[in-house]
Amino acid sequence: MKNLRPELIELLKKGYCTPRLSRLAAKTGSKATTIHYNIKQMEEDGVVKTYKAVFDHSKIKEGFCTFVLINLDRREYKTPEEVGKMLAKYQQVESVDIITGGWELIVKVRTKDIEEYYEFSKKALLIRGIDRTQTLSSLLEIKSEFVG
Amino acid sequence: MKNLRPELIELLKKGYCTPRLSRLAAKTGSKATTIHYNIKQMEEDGVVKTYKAVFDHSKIKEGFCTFVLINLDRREYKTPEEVGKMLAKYQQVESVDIITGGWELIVKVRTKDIEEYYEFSKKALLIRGIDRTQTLSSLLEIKSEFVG
DNA sequence: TTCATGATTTGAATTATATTCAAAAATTTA
DNA sequence: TAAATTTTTGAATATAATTCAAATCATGAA
Repeated sequence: MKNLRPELIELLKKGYCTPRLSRLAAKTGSKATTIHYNIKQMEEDGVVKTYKAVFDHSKIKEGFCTFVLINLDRREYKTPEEVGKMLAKYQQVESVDIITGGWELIVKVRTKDIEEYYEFSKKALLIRGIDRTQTLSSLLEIKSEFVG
Repeated sequence: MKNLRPELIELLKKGYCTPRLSRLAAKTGSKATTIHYNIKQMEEDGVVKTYKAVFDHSKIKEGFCTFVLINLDRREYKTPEEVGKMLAKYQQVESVDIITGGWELIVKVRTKDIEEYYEFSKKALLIRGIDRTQTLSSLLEIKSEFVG
């Protein structure tokens, strides 16, 4: 008998959820078929990317969260987009943005602990194309993914 | 006939979704009742905070995204947690973290455009307790909320 | 090892919900 | 105003979630 949680968490982190039409209908005072029609429309329009679960990261081996500010090495001729897409592939990476200001990229990373973060940073951050990084560690998460 | 989208978006941004047990069962090779049992458990354990929709922000009047680094005014005797909780109340705020490094807080903000961001910053950032801020604007979102 | 206890999985039955579809209502366009 | 389009609705159907009791599996004490 295997522990199903790790697999369920990975699947639910990105999808495998669906809107509760009848609850939305009750809440908004519309009929479920009307909600259905409107939501299908939003999906067709690409307004909705996915339906997913939001976890308490401290309870799923993602207790350590950092924001990494990245400066690119201009001699390597890699665009911020190229480097960003490479970083986005890691499952530990929650978000990647190309930004204005003193850095080219900001990356939000979640790992179990500092050790796992160190391993991640060696793999992902010590690469050609990345010149300098500044890591800001989260001491307390007050709100995340719009969930307070 | 009113436009239902704004209301649906606000509700789906934080909840009103549910896992698809039968799909998870098919994917993992377990029975739906087993998935049900395991997920109920995760919910009871507080591992899952909510089930929600992830939107294409450029399509729902949240096209402008910034990361705001915040230094607190030490003379005001407000803790980072107090200031963070005040900021978390705004619906434009996606996340708030207390961090290490040269700043006390990092806040991720989503608004329709620069104008709305300016209005937000006047309300939310020009308050007693906040000394200095540095705003990093997102030029391109490569990954967000674990969704690539 | 065996037994007893608790945890997890399963199948069958039930309940709740999503989906489909055709018709009606509302809105927009010409 | 009429016609065309979009949105809402109700009824019927199809899917899926939930409940519950029984079976299986895992754990640890004797």
